[in-house]
Amino acid sequence: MPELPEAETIVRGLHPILSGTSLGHPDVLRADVVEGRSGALAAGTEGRTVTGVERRGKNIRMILDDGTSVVINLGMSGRLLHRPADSTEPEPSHPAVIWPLESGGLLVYHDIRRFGRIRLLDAAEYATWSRGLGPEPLGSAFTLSYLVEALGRSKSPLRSWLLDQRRVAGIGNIYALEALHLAGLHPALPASLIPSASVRLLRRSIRAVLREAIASGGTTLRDYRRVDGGRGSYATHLRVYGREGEACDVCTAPIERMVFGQRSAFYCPQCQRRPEGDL
DNA sequence: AGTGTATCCTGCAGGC
DNA sequence: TGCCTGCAGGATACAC
Repeated sequence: MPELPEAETIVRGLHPILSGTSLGHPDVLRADVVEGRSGALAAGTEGRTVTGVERRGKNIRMILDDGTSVVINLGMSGRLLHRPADSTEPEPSHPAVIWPLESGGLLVYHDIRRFGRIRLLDAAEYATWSRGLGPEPLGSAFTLSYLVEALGRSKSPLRSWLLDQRRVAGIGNIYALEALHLAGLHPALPASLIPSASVRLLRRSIRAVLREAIASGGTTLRDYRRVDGGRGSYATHLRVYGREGEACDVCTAPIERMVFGQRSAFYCPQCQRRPEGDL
């Protein structure tokens, strides 16, 4: 998806548009993106005022004036688009849910592949759901001691470890691989075998990569768009992701690709030493 | 606990 | 041009 920086960019774009405005009756064109009955989403959001827009991991949360939350996970191809009343842009090709806004504009949840999910949660349900996610990597709970402890009791490859939302929330395949390159760690290295001196570097690398990507408005490869339809520009800064065969910016060795955990992993064989036994 | 596999879907790029 | 294969920012459920 859309990972943390993309969700953050969307939240920042949405906040000024939605805060304090009320939602109209949503048109649910693709019920399969709604968890539960789409009628419940319609009944629960129509006429409600949005009091806040936040991010949790890679999820976008609209908080409504009755304390409920609309939580949106964009899956692989989800977009949250704002169409102003006077928009002359072409109609979105794959709208899934459309909320009319007080302003006369529209909030469109758009999703080509429909792997995304929209759920309506009351305050207690939201709290339970949020507790199931790990700490925010840019937040204060993502401490060195948390990482040391959590990595230490896992044999998962580092890349898989970073993708697990229960361990840390918001990292996906792009930023996991980018952070591992920056930290000089092989994606397949078992988490508990990370040199203790590298944990601090990994933490710093994760935070640096996420902050850089947010500053660029995220990474648009195909589907991700900002609220206004614009692209994120971080693709031009990627160190390894999608760059198989290209020269590493650090050492000029050709970047390699391997597959594990069902997904491509890109890495520099020179900057990111293989786990031992695999040579 | 961890891995491999399959599934949900559509679009696009590349090979022939 | 057309067909076919493989691939994609995610999440989950299953068997082993």
